[in-house]
Amino acid sequence: MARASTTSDAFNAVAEPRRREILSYLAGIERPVGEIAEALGLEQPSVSKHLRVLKDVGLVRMRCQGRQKLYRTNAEAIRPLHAWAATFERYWQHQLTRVKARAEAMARQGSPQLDLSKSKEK
Amino acid sequence: MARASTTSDAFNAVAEPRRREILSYLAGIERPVGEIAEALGLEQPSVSKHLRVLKDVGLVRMRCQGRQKLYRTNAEAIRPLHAWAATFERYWQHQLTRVKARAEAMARQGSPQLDLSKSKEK
DNA sequence: TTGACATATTCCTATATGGGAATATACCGT
DNA sequence: ACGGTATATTCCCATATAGGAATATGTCAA
Repeated sequence: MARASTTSDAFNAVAEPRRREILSYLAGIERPVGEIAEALGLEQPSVSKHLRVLKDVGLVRMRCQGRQKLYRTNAEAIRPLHAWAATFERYWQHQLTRVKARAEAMARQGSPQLDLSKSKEK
Repeated sequence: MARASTTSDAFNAVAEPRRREILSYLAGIERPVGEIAEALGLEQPSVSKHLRVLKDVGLVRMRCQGRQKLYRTNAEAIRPLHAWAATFERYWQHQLTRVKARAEAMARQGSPQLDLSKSKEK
């Protein structure tokens, strides 16, 4: 089997650097294809193709205005990605957090004195 | 040109669902290949290959212990992904937050217009 | 209608993939 | 050294890509 399609989900769509650039560029604003191409220094057909992929997975929304089509990033579709990555947050947070985590771990299986196991998230 | 290599960066490595499963499984714990394979219902060679990719981009760390090799997720390597996704946070946060953000932006520059594009980072 | 502009699609190709099967490599205890 | 266990690598292949070039589709204006 080959690699999954770029249109199979947001993870695959976003793996391409140009597509990430496009998403960043279109965050909060609405732009026609030509302007995207110019702004990012890409060929128009290339941009159209990337936008197709992004649209297929819902990462961008499109609206027609006369002869041009306006695209904008649909941030909601990026949330799953963020959520997945956030899952690992507690494993990278710096010293303070990590020390606390360790203390918890020790408390759990070590000295029953310190019971921080109920400490809260966030 | 073809698609970028899966080992070119975390984004590409993480595009593969199995690899995400492996990363989740190895978050905070250290496990030998065989156990990963069994736990996730994958073939051993397949797991080895995925681990190779993950190791190449620094998403997992490996340690030898006798005849087995113990892998664990290196959460730090997931941070860039999280950071990139977080960039769009302000565009998906719900009404209240969004309104608040706008209010802040307005207050900062005293502009009567609602111009999100100019608001600053936190 | 015709022409000009804006975008999308098609065709081509080198390159990489992930899975399965088979095999190689490394390390252990005896 | 040997057999057995734990991982890694190789080979094969159907599939998908991204970019470039060329072309098709669509829309406006006169």
